Formats: sequence, C-alpha cells, structure tokens
Amino acid sequence: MTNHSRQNKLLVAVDCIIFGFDGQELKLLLIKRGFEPEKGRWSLMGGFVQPKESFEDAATRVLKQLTGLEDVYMEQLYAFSNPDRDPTDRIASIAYFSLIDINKYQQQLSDEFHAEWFQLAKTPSLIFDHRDMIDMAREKLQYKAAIHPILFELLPDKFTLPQLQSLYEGVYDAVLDKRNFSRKVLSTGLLVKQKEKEKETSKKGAFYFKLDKKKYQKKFNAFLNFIPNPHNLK
Amino acid sequence: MTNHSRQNKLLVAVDCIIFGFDGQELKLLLIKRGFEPEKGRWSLMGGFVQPKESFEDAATRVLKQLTGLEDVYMEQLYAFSNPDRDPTDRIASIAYFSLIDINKYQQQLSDEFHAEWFQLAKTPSLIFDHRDMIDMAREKLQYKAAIHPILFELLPDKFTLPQLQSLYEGVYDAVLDKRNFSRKVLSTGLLVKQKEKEKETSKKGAFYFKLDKKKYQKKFNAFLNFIPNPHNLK
DNA sequence: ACAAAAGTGTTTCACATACACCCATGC
DNA sequence: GCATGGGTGTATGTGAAACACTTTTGT
Repeated sequence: MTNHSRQNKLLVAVDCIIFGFDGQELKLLLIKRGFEPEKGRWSLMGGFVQPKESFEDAATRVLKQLTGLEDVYMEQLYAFSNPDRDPTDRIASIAYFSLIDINKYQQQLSDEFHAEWFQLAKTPSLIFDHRDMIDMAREKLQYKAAIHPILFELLPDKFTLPQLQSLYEGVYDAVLDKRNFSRKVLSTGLLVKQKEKEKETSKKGAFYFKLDKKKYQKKFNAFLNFIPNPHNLK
Repeated sequence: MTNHSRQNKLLVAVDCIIFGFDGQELKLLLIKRGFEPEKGRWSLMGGFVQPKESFEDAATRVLKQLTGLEDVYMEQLYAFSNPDRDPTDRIASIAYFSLIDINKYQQQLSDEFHAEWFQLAKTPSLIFDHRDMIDMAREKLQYKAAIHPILFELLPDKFTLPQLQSLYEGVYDAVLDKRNFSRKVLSTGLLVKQKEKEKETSKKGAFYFKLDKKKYQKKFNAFLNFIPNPHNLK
C-alpha cells in the first residue's frame, strides 16, 4: 500500500463527448482516426493525460485542439477503466462532455482530424467503448437538463423560442406543447425578449431572446425542484 | 498521440466514501492511517488500482477489505486528479461512494485500520482532498436520493417509518412533517407493513416495514418525477 | 394519570396539463 | 387570399404543503 510502485502505473486518457445544436437537431462531433490502432474508424476526440496536468486540464486542452474553443461548458462524465476496453493496451479513459455553440466552432481546425457533426441517431460505428460513453453522456444530459438550465450552453447569444423548444425536443426525443413550453421557460425569468425577429425560417418571424446571464448564474442551482421545502431547511 | 509512452503513466488510486445510518444519524466510516505519508491522520479508505483491475473492481476490493461486505450499493463519484493533491507523489484518485447497512458491517476487520464511524458534522481533519470528496459525495447523495429510492440501502431489512424519516431528515438536514412524509413514502407502494413492532424507542411501538424488493427494482428509475410527460415521448 | 412517541385526515394552493384559435407575413 | 409557422389564454386535475388531535402503553 505504501509502495508507490512503478508497475501500478497506468496510461490514462481523456475523451470528449461534444454536443452541438444546429437549430434543428442535437449533434455530436466525431473524428476519423488518422492513426493506429483503428485508423480510419470514427471515434471521440481524445488524448493522453500529461504528467503535470489534471484530467480537467487534459480535457480542456483536447477540446481546444479540436474546436478552438475555451471556456465552454464541460463536465466530467465517468471514468472508464475496464482493462480490456482498448484491446492493444491497458488504458483508462476519463470521459468529459461539453456543450458548445456550434456557430463558434472553427471548422478549419477540425479538418486536420477529419471531424464531422453527426445526428445522434445516425452516429457511425465507433472504436472501443465510445458508444457507451455517448449513451451515458446523453442520459446524463437528459438528467441534468431537466433540473438545470444547461441547454442554453448549446445556443447562440440570440435564439428564438421555437429554437429552444426544438432543442428540448431533440434532447428528450419528445414532442412538447408550445403554449405550455413557452409559459414554463418564460416563468423562470431567465429570458429577455429582444426587439428583432429571426425571419429565416418563417414568414411571420420569431422574436429573439437572450439569456439573462446574471439570473442564469444565480438560478443555476435554484432550478432544482425536488429538494424539501426550503423553509424546512435548518 | 500514438506513443503510449511510459512517462505518461500515472499512479491511480481509489477512495471509498462509506455512508451508514445508525437509526439516528447519518455517519461516515473513516480510518486512521497506519502508514506514511500522513501516518496517524484520518482519511478515507483507499488503495491503488492494480494492473488488471477496473476502477470498480479496485473500489469493491477496498470496500470489502475494510467492511467485509460485498454486493452493496456503490457508485462512482468523481475522478480527482489535481497533480498536487498528494504532496508527495502525483496520484490521481477515483472516488466511490457506498451505502451500507451499518449492522452488517464487521467491526473486527476495521480494528486493523482503526476505523471509526463519524457523524457527518463531526468529521475530523482529513488528509489531502478527502474533505472535498466527502462534501461532493454528500451533495450527490442528496441529489440522487431526491429522485431515486436509494436511501433504503442504508437500512436493515426491517425498519420503521420514524427511522426512515430520521434518515431523510439526516440526509437533507431538514425537519419533515410526519403526516406528509408517511403519505408520500407509502404512496410509492414500495413498503410492506409487518405485524411486529419495534418497541425499543417508544412505549407505543412503531410498526416495522420491509422494502418490496421487486417493486424497488422496477421502480428504481421510474421514481424520476421530472422527465416530460411519458405519453409525449416518441 | 401522565409523559412520550406513533399514527391518522382534511383543506388549501400552486403547478402541470390539455386544448384551439388568431396573427403576421411572403408568396 | 392562402399557406406557414408564431404567438397567446383558460379550465381542470393532481400533487405538495400546512395543520392538530387521538392512540397506545410504560412508568
């Protein structure tokens, strides 16, 4: 227990599950591996953890490498550690998932990795346990987005209610009633109506909204609707 | 990226946050370290991940080593990886939390580790980032127990409603109304009333209940109360 | 008979849901 | 003038919360 022996050391990688939303569909950014093993197959973007780097640092670095983005929403998903998950080497992988504004994503960087956005339902066959990672990420996203307003991280600064609703519908694979939906999201007080309309997708046009960043920060945890009644809390 | 170089390898440990409930208070099992570094200080029970072991395997092994228990509720909490978290070596730690029936715990095993149960509010100073681990575990427990009926994992086969209520009150540090509480838990259909009463803690005595294991399994996920209305799901 | 904890029911209110019509505009 | 998608209001039901008295029994 005390011998920090060399033989107990492991290779540790990070893998990034990157979600984006194009206004219609929830999407996932995958790369085509340009190196062995499994060269030519699709996978999540990943990389090895360096000696002086935390897992978060590594995931941030890897994400930036692929997308050019920093300061985006990222959350540790799970540590995958089956000794046989990579058939060639024993490599543990810490999976992170990110929510990015797909418009800020810098295409040119991705060319290097042959990256492509995939609809969730249409992802290709993936290496190792990356499919499990994605399934778990999706589940966690559903779980968390039901409680915290994280889906705004996928949207541009200005967005319309119909867009927001499509996003929720995509995440939950559900059809929602637009009257109830708009009442619910507006009742949070998190949205600020703009004067301009988005007029690409309809003749009438839909008003833009912006997120009230201050309230967003403040309400991020308050969004919880299941803890016992606040005034019973000691 | 392709060079799985030796120098990228890391020491990886697991640490176990072990919760128990004595009928009154939510408690935590800690050990007094009998080895360097930090010999003599309190810490979580942990151990290094072995070359052919998954992190889950390692945590299961470590938990059994301390408590003698297998097949208990265990969940991966988080991978802690700050390069400086252990000042002597770079060691990442994957934290797991467990919920055990404190009565099944085998005291004699723990003597070897000088283990003791602590009330959450009265935990001593701990090594490294173990305090952070515990805080996060508690938060996750609150989060999860609000949605899934996991707290039964802390109780013996037979328990009373007042005990169950104390448990919830301990986890949320809250005072609950017993009428509303009993209506709510009984409405889940998860509890089966027994004929015997527990007569230690009151003159009148409180009826024992058992968990309906089949319904528990079936309802474990159905307990969710926030997903969009089921009949809207595709 | 009294103290101590168990057990039980009703009212009120907020929120979630179901549901249908009018509006603005480009063509 | 019509087709397309945007925007709004109401009625109903369910579940959460507040609240107080009776029961049992050991001493």
